[in-house]
Amino acid sequence: MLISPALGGARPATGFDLPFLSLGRAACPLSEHFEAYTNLPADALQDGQLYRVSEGCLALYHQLDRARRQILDILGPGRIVDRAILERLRCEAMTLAPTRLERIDDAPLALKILAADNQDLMLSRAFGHLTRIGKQGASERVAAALLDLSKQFAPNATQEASLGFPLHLSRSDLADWLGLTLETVSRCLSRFKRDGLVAFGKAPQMIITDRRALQEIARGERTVESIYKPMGEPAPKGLSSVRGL
Amino acid sequence: MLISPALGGARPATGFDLPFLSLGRAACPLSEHFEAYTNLPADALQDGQLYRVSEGCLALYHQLDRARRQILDILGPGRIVDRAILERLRCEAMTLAPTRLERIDDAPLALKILAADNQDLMLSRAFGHLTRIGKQGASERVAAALLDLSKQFAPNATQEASLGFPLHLSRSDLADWLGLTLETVSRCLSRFKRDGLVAFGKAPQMIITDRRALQEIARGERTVESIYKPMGEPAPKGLSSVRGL
DNA sequence: CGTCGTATTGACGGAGATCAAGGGCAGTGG
DNA sequence: CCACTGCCCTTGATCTCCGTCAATACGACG
Repeated sequence: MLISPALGGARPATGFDLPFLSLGRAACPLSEHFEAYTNLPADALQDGQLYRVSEGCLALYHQLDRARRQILDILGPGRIVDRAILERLRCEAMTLAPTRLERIDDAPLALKILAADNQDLMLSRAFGHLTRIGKQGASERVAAALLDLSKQFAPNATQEASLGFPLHLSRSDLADWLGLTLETVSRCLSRFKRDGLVAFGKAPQMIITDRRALQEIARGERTVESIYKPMGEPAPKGLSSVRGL
Repeated sequence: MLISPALGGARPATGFDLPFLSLGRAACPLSEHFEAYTNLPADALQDGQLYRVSEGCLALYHQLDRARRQILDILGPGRIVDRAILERLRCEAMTLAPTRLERIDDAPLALKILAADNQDLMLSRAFGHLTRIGKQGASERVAAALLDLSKQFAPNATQEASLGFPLHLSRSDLADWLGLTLETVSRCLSRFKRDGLVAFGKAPQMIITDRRALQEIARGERTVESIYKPMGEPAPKGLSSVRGL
């Protein structure tokens, strides 16, 4: 009774490989739209009401001081927020893209279950992230982040080799999420690109061209050459950019 | 409505406020006792039953490989666990001291609220820890850990200058919790001791002698001299050890 | 007293932070 | 159309904190 099927059973293995909320409830006409990079104050959300991110991207974060923030989680389409999360956990929320929140209407009991499952999901992800930040190196973190984001934002998560998705996070956002610096994230991504694991599409588009390799890196099964040392050949194969998707 | 006082900082007693009919374990055990350093498998906990740590210390962790684990949270007296946490979050639990778990019996509704509040607490702590590990240096993490543990394990949390509590975690445990190494933790503690912020009591006893300074360090308001550089004078004041409590 | 596990301390190297200098691109205005 | 500006990204050079390896000390226990 406590384990709802809504929380699909993806094996987290070590972290970010996270379970997913795939809920396909009836679309609710009531939804609110927010510009990119707007702060979402707790009182923008009605108390006791659940909201689903139907498009866009939401970041939950702790702001330490003027210059330091820790992004706690990234919510893509399908993820759920409510006021309680923002208030009780004393974190803030900001859109990283034009974002739409749908009110979720359902029977009270179903809502309770949904809320509980969501709590579970959040906690599960937080623990996974904790493990990653506590124990893993920069390349592993970046690889895992890309995989997580691809699952959250890829329109259709096929297992194809090449998979594009909108990367709404800037290098700086990624850094704040992963406990790294902007420069380190950039170096990791550059190396992945040079090694043919990813390609940068147009606009916010990021393309994963070798998912398996990224998975191995994320799991620490594959060592990445130091991202600092050499910056030699551009890449074996001459595709620096792949169109579409 | 969701925030129940039972979870507040206060230590919810140690089992005496329950009916005293501690009959045989087999029939209806009101509490279960575990040795130190025993793994607590999920099926040791009855599904749907909440347990309160009434004495001892429980660590939740992810085991990555043979040699690497990340401790996710430390549960002291008053904290709550249930099977769902262990199962759904795919983490393991280990006692770090002789530990007693009490079954919590209450009306179904009250239990639900308690469980929800506990989820909140766990998530809140996970986010806090995440922020700490992602953004702060070794000294800040160790200082924060000591303060957290003192709150969880100090028998009476007065605001007195000197406060002793049982440190059930080894240096290695602390390291696994804080995303550091055993050696770094040891160096931080040694420096705190030499600077008169803490003292090591007997056995597992740790004494905080300057809580305010630790708080400042934990918040990053106070810079700590490199824990690696000098190991000169033993300490200004010649008390390397303070007797109990 | 020897042994074993934990803690301390030192010496050294490296992953990532920090500082700094461009490079690409969109928006704006001449 | 082009210069200008601002922002993000990339890349390089250097620094530093912490991890790693290693030697020793400290207790507990038989």
